[in-house]
Amino acid sequence: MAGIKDVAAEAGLSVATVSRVLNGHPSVSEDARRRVTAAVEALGYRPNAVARSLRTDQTRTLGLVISDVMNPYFTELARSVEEEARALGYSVIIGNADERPDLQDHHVTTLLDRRIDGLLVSPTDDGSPGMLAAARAGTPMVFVDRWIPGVDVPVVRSDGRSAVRDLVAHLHGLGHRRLAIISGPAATTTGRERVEAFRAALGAYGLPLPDAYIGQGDFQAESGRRVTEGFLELDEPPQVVFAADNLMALGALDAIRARGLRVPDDIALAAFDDIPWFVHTDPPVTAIAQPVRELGRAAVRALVDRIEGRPGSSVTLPARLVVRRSCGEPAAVGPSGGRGIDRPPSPVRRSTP
Amino acid sequence: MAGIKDVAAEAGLSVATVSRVLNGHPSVSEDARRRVTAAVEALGYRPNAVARSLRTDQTRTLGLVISDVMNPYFTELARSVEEEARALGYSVIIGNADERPDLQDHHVTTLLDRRIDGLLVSPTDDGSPGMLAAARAGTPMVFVDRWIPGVDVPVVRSDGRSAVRDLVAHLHGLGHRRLAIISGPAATTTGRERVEAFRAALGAYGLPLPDAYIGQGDFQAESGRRVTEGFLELDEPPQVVFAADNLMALGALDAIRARGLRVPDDIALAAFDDIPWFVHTDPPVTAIAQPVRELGRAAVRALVDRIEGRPGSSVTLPARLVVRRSCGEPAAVGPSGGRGIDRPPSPVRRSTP
DNA sequence: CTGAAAGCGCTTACAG
DNA sequence: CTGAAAGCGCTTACAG
Repeated sequence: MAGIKDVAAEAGLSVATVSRVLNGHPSVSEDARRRVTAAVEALGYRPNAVARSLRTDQTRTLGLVISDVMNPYFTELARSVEEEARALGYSVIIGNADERPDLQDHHVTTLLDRRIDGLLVSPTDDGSPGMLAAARAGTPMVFVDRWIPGVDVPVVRSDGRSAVRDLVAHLHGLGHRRLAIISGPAATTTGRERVEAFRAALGAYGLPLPDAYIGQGDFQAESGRRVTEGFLELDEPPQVVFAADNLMALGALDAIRARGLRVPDDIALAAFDDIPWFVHTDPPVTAIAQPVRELGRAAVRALVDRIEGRPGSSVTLPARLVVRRSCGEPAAVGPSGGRGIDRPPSPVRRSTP
Repeated sequence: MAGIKDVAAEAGLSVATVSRVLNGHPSVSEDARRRVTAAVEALGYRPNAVARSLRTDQTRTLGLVISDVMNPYFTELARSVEEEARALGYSVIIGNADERPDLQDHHVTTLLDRRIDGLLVSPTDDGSPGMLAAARAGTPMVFVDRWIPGVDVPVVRSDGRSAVRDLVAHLHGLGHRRLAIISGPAATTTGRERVEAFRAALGAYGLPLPDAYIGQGDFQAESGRRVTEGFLELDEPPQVVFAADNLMALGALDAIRARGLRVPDDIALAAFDDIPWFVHTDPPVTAIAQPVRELGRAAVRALVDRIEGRPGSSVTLPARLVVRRSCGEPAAVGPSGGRGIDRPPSPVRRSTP
């Protein structure tokens, strides 16, 4: 593979001059510029990014460590992050933690070893050793979706509290009184927050959230299945199951189906995080939709701000309820409707004609 | 950040010796090893992978350029690739082409600039300039899922022909005679092959595949919607729509629903590529499942073989039909059943309890 | 077993 | 505007 020396030789100039034209340095003669360009073309030369990074101490690369790529929410987040990063001239390397702190640390370490310019993380828990070390290491960092209390890093996330209130209003209006939640890991901000938002919203209606109705999940399908089975075996099973993410909702559907029960007739189901498939499930699933694209964009901007020496601030965007039929009532037809919810219950994003 | 010199100073040894213990070189005294280890520990030293790569001319990194990350098939492929790569001591950088040749070339170029050790590609088409150049460039390369005819690179993919025959047998047995397909891009091997397999299978039953029943899609949901609308407006609409991937099946469901029609009563639907959600759609969707995990693993192994100087061979794995209810018949209950298909029509993978 | 030195492919003050 | 030279942080023959 041709190197900068070959180009210099071909152009009859020094490597310094070649480097200057390659980097758009102003003080280069028009003639030199032409000869270098021709030589580059002739040799099919491409600068070695590794050498350049070593010299300049920047890789123009962002690391993104997410809890689970297979979760459509994170897939979309990753996509949005890459798009915005590319627009700003950065590449991104994704590390999939699979909800495992050890794997997360593995990726963080690898990324740091590669000297990425900044790190975007949706932490698996409240602070694995590697994560904490990274935060201290001084590499610019931003949390997305989940964050670690006590670590001084900007957070880009969405606030689901008002959407959860809307959901509970919807459920209460349908006559449901025994509501259960499949939570995410307790060591996770989103795991705790969603339970707390749900509890608070229930409280406003004088409804309790007994421990038996809080199932400990881990944001993966299998846990949704397991927890739902537990709920169904209760002497007084809940009338509604609210899954704190879409994968656990998938698991819940599996469990309900395995029992030969029907949604919403036998039990209602709602989920945090909306996905296109929820329009076509049986029945269509009522869900809380986050503004994923915007979150990804905002996270990248905050991170790049930090990298380039600007402040880089936290962002919180609201989530919103999307009413469908899984809680007992056909979605209202027409532009408005729904129960006590001041937004049209129309499906989200590209999921519906 | 501490460098190797700092470690050497701390340990009272030369950087050469430090490097040797870091790389597990045999001829190092036990004493030196201990002192270096202690110094590394004390300083929290981590080798700079950029410098190491420049020197050794290897990055221990694989590039994976896939056509569309948002497609669950590719998401799972990516995950499997990363797992196997990690097991073999490699990292992977994913580039999402979004079915756009220009974006694909952008990623290929970026990856090559970073001097990745090998490239795994599912090409968007039959050869964009960047892709062809990469194949010529000499970087070890392997195609996954899709490939480019005429380019001499190992191919790891799955053969859907027998599964498509099973599908047509199933459809024919249900009395369907007018079968249509939403194809992938014609510039794509999987785009062409699936149509050809379908046509051949229909031929065995004396059924034609008229041009009007071949809709040109691009593997994305929107095209599935558009093509299906076209089918539904035909004077004689098809009785079955076979979507060549899961996203176009999603689009087809959207279009059918928008028309107020029902699956399978008004029109049957089948899809290539199975996903967990197909178990819970209304109705559950009959699909052809590829052994994705195995494909990812095999692709990485073939690539690493090439990188490390071993042959590295092509692999073709069979796909299989998973019968559900979207074509007109309830899935048979019990361990066996189905029509003329010698495999149990049980749902796939982790999607069912 | 250990160290001094060269060199990987670039960029960038420093002179001219 | 241009070039010679130093140096980014490592690894690895080459001597000893």
